Amino acid sequence: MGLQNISDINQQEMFNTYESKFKALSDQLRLKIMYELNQKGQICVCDLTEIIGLSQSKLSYHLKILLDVNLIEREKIGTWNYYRLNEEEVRGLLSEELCCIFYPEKK
Amino acid sequence: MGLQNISDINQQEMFNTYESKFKALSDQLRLKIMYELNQKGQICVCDLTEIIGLSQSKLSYHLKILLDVNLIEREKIGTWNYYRLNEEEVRGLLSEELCCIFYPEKK
DNA sequence: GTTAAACATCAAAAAAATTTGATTAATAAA
DNA sequence: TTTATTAATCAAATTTTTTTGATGTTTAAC
Repeated sequence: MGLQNISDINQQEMFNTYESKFKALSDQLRLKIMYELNQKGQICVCDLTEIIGLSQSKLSYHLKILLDVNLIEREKIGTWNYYRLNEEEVRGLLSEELCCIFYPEKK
Repeated sequence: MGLQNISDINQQEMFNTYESKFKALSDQLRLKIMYELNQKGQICVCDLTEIIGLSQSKLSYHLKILLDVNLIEREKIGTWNYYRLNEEEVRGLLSEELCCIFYPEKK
């Protein structure tokens, strides 16, 4: 392909960014996580393992993937880690038709 | 996890569907394909190999992935296969912010 | 300070996706 | 009807992701 100029580099970067965001969404378990976070608003890892039925380390792995691309956020309270959707980010990525599945209705 | 009823099965199916659609979008080459189809409207495989700089078999592989999840459409004319975006499908999946990158502006 | 709970991280194994080069099928042109 | 072009498909090799089980870290309770 061969990059020619600044604009090509930015384009490359853009494709990179979206690739990783869509990659994060390209897994059933992670979609289920997004769905549950949307339903419940905020959940700690220990509750999520029960809700989704995943081992702790497996869940951590998938949460990290979503966290790394900024689709979810983490808040640490004591020994608990609470996760929630990054609404703005999700809204900027997904169509309104997916509202209420993977992100909340606008208030 | 254990499916309990019809609704769980539908949910499972829903996650499956979105998984494969996002999986189709989770690759730089395929995003570039979407982008170019959006720019040019309709392109045949032979032109696309030059535009994107991919081998023919590699391109066919990636086009099939997008075609299988209904994000693009194919029209056969003689020996040429023309591909174009499935606008409705893309619009139902992606946010309006991605308009003009991966799908056309509303006329 | 010991112990327990919550959770991230790591390394090895397993599974899935992608690339590569070759073959095949279909149409069109000579 | 042979030859060339377009493009799909296939099998093997490579690369990337995911899973698994173990270990490490932090905080809180005792």
